[in-house]
Amino acid sequence: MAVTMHDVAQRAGVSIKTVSNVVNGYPYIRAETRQRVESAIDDLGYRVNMSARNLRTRRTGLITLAVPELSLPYFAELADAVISAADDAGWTVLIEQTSASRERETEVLSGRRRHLTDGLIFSPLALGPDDLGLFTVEYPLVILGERVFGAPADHVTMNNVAAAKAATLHLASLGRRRIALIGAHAGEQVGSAALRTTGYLEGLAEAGLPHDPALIGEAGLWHRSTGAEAMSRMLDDGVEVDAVFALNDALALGALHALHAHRIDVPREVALIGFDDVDDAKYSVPALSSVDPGRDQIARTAVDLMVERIGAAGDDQAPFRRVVPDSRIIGRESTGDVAPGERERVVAVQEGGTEVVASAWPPARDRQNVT
Amino acid sequence: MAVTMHDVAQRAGVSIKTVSNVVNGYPYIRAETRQRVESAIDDLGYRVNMSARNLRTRRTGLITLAVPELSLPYFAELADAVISAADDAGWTVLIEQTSASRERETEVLSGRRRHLTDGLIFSPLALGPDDLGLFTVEYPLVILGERVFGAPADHVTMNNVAAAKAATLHLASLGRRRIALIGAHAGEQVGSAALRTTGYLEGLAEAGLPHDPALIGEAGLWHRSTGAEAMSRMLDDGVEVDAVFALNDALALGALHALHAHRIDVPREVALIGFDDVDDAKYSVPALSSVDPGRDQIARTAVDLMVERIGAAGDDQAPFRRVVPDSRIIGRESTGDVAPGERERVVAVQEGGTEVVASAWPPARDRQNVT
DNA sequence: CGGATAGTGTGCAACGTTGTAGAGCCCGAC
DNA sequence: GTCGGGCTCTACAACGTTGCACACTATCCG
Repeated sequence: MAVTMHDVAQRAGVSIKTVSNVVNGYPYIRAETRQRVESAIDDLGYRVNMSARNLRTRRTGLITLAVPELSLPYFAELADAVISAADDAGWTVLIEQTSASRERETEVLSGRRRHLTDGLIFSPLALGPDDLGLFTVEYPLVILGERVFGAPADHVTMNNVAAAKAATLHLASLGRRRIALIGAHAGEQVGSAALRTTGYLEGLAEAGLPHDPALIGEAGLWHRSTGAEAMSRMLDDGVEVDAVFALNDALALGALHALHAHRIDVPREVALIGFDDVDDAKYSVPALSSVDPGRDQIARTAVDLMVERIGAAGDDQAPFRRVVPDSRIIGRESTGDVAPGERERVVAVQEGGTEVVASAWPPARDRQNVT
Repeated sequence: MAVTMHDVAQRAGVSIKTVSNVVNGYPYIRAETRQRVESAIDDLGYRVNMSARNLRTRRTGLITLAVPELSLPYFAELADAVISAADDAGWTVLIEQTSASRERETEVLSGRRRHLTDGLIFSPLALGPDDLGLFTVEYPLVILGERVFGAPADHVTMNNVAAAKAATLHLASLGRRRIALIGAHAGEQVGSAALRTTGYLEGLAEAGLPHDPALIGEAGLWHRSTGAEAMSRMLDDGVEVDAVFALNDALALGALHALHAHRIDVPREVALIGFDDVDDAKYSVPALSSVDPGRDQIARTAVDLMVERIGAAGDDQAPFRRVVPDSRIIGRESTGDVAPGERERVVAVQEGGTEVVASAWPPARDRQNVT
């Protein structure tokens, strides 16, 4: 049925192997031969059979990106960025949705589909440090996020504590004294919630503000709805608030909704800042200030690390790296940072960096518990 | 290196083919043999090599979903739904981003990657009816959207005209008389913009309202920014408006932003409705009314059609079908449809259906030009 | 002028799986 | 007792490609 190299070879009057050589850019081929083969390919509409090539080369040219859900804008934008970065490097991305369930996250690491691709870029949301063992795999793995530190794998993460602290200090610098936090996970000692909460507390301390537990709003899932509920709860309880730091933008947009419902003016009465800097942030009413954790850089770095790892398959124990992109506090209307006509303003920058991790260690900083 | 069937066979003391049979659920195997093979598989941690299987069976178990961009929430949610539906049916989805460029859309139809997957679910945004020839392909193809009618392929589309008309009539039923439209594509006779504009005009006509060209706001790309710009332009021009129908939710959210910037109250002064019913709509301020075009049903149907086509490969010319899911007008705060405490209300339903397309025809209705 | 080297092309044997065909065996029916 | 058929398992030959080794020519160097 389909056209194979054999057909092309026949038509061009060369061997199959020569066709293969042409297709793969082998240099030692006479221009005229190459020409003949290429014409034959065009005439016949030949395409290489990827399955056969993959079988022979033990490579698929695919990498898996495992995220909780594409309908969460942060992950949709991350996926977009990863796909584009992979594309530029000549790779194809296969997306796996885990719904943040332990079962599906475990399956991603070792399940049936694992073998379809050459490597895995994984943003876990259910698995945590107790599951470190699961992350010891013998294929190229790049971990995203802040739930798992110290696995024997490359890791791209965020400047969580520093950025959250900067966001909190920024609210304080606006003269706000009652800074609420939305999205806390009580008792959790790991993950974005814990790290950003740490940064929040450090920020309060540095600004000389007291820590009032009434200002901590829980929200298990970081959706708009839960953000709205947490904010409403706090307002209904009569907690006095003049600023809100939401641990991600979805929560922030939900909180904004609740503030509006309570007829509270943002930013005059309450200043609001989110985290992630998703596209939505720019267009909410008012436009949302946020922390840009360096998403594009995260995506590009993850792909680079992955491609490098795949290329070095065999040189077993190249040292693992942890990369943290620069993050920035983006001021918009919801913190009153922008002058009329201005879209946004970079209020602060937290520098990242690359760290070589000799083996499985916790990083100095991000492992701090929330106390 | 990797464990193969051969290793498993050896350990279990059976032939390779028996291992294959066990793995593939062939029924005529003694329980004890099966048991032995399964233990061997577990002991050795064997996984089938997909490349080899794919080569042999001429199937990859993958389908491509080609969309413009994942960072557009509508497509992110569509991708989520398609991936989930495919998952349930045992298939894996590979996402291709076209950036709505002609070049990339053409490449999706016939490019290098084409051969990685068994079929293509394609939502074109750049190619149109003039490119019908490109859509004549000999692999399973399901087309999404409203730019290409009459291609020899299954097609899942929306109730565009009917739904847009219903949305317009709904605004009219609220007593609005100056209903603006945001997102028009001047001169275009095909695609969502044209169809929804047709519905808008039909709605105006049925409500007995005059058609005022000043109320038509152009927006080439349907992003929040362009929606905001189109709305601002109209307001700055002093056009009198008491309702807005935005051709998608991104435009609507942008328009909402502009209305707010002009200190216009929604819905009291201007009622607003969007199209797509993306997740955002529920959480904007005020919550956005929208047209739900039946996204989940679209995704499920697309996957069903695809799987069926792939299964029937060979029976060449099974008739092509066009499927239109039911759509619904969802009333929320931005049209003042919800009572206090109520989240949303289904205001109207437009019934869809399935149509068998014997060959390449235009549908009776959706091909109407915008006049 | 001999031997090394660069350039150009080919044949063979995998890669790991499954489709096809069929070999035994046991059982019940005639 | 033999024949048909269901059950259980196996051998063999692909699927379409690329790695490896090698053959042959032309050129270059000393």
